[in-house]
Amino acid sequence: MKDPVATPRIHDVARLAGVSPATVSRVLSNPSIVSERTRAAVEKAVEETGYTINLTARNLRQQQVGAVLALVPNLANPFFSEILAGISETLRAEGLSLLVLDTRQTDPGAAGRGLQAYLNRSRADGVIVLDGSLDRSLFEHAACPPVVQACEWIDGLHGPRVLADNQTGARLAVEHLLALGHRRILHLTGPASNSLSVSRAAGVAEALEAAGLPPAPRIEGAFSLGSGHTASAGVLSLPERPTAVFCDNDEMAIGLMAGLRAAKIRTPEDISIVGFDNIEMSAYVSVPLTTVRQKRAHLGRRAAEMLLAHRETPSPDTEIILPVELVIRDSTTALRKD
Amino acid sequence: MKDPVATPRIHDVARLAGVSPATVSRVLSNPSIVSERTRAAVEKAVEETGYTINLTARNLRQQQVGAVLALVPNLANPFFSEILAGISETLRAEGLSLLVLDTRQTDPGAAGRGLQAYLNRSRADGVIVLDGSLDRSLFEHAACPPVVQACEWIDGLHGPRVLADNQTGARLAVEHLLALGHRRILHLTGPASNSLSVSRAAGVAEALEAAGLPPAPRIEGAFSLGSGHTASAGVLSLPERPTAVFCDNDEMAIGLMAGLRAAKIRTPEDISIVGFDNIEMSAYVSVPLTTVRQKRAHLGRRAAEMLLAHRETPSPDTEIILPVELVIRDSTTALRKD
DNA sequence: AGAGATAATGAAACCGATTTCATCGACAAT
DNA sequence: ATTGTCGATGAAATCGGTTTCATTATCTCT
Repeated sequence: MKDPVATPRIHDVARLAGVSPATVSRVLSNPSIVSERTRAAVEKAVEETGYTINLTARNLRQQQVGAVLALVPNLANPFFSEILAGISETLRAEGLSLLVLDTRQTDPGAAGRGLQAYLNRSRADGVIVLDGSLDRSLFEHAACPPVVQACEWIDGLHGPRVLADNQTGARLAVEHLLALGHRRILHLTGPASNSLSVSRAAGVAEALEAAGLPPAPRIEGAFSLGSGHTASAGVLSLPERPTAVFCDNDEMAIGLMAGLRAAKIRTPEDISIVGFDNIEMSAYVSVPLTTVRQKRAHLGRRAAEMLLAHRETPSPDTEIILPVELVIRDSTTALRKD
Repeated sequence: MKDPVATPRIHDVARLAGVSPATVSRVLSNPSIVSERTRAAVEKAVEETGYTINLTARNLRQQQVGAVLALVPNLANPFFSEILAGISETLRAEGLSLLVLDTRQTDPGAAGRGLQAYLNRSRADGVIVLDGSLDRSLFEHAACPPVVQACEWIDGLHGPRVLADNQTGARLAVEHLLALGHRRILHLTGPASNSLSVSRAAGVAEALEAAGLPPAPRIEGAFSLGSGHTASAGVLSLPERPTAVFCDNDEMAIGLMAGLRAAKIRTPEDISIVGFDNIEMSAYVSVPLTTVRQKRAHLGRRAAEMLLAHRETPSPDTEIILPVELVIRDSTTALRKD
């Protein structure tokens, strides 16, 4: 006794239309090579049966997966999810699915093992890596599908990259502070090994050097609200209190402002603060944040486009640098003379 | 001339181990039915060849996809991405992949068509819907895989659900305001048709009724910072200005606070504000927000678990209601007598 | 009219695993 | 000694499409 409402197969459509399964397949994937008459007949049969293709079967034959994997350090962070939205948009237009994996999910030891299983040509046709802290060896084996790095990058790992112009962004931020008269500028960084922190530090150094100033002191944070908050204690305990702080992202900047406020230090009157990223919230906090805007959704789209291009013709280590822009709001002001 | 480094197939492993492909398959998926000796030989051969299974082939034979699709209204919204993180965690433990689709991506007309293509048994083994604004007809056809609704829900759509206790949360929030002496309480809602807004409105009504008060006036927002900001004008133009506002989420609450601040209305001295969700930012804004905490990652995990259970034995319309909790911070205070 | 090119189509091989079914040998029970 | 049971294994069918290759019909050109 067989299921009376089994979903139809290509064979069923073929029989109804009076053609072979091969012809039905052709109508579905390359209609131009089928005669007008049969095409119409097949389309009618598809309609009547309510046939939908079985993608697994197609993918098996075509040696593909129909999906791209995005590796995100922290799914719960809006910064990354907006990039994801951009990736998703581009992939969807190509009929590809977006697979998402949070790289921080399992404990550090198990993380590699678990990831390895996903970095396989049978899991995804390509990978977009948003986590610069992963080990390059994860991606350097035959079974790993093509990789594109976006936003952050992994030292020594080859392949295309899409990055924001972090160095210029940091330089613009610091130049802005210098123009306002600030000289004692602190840099609140992400984790020292993070590729973003490194290139932003270069931008900071560039601006200070050009002004003939010594390198900026640093406090290391973790890109989180909490770490920005914690850093406020460090800022205040410095022998020479800085008059301005450049933060490697907006969340730390907001956390820092909260910490300073609790210590009765006002922004921007007592300390000017600049962030990076221009997250939506930055415009709505009590002192709207001066920051560096980067277009996250656009970055995601470009990354997806690169991956698609890279699959067709494996390109060399092309690197796209997307422009950034300083957004001046209320958290920075001219240094008070006293 | 064939590729000298073609990835090994199960056949290659079998030959090296001196057994049949069937036996290799058994070692990989059900080792207990293979003798100790052969199992060791096969495992050694797998090791030597670096064999990794082709999931597409397995999935075709096993009539599954190995992936679950999450339908999110807005990927860029941290509220949803934290639920996603929970879903991802549970799925990963089961070896399943997480597919993500942003339902707001395409224009409204095309949205249905585009979605339909993804709501197919050959795309995913199951679907977790986080968007209550979708039409139930999308899910009510034979080709659609099992559906679990999480967080929001779709009117009239059957199947398991995981929800936060929205009504109780709203009631607790309003009871808190009532206890502080507030009587003119406004409800800043999400879109009127949204299922969350509806059940939270019920909680608001419940609390007011119990206190013998008339229903609260409402302003409709869109769960966004911007809509909260905009709502401030509406709040201030009311003939009788409210002394407290209950907002359907934290982002609107924060947006509202920003708007009120710009109009020189202080929180909580002039107006008390309560939010919902307890997003991380709420603790760091200049006036830390009183809000209703719901455990988003946990909600995601439960949804994934339900889906897995539901696949095995299609359960009736079970509904899980997760507890919520009032978090009192600084944005609410006792009504000033004057 | 005949040769050659072209278009449309179907039969069958193929993608790479899993799973059914049959076989074989070892061992226990009668 | 014979039969039955059980465990381990391999041959072959299977999942549901796509694609190659061969065949036939149609058309063009000399």
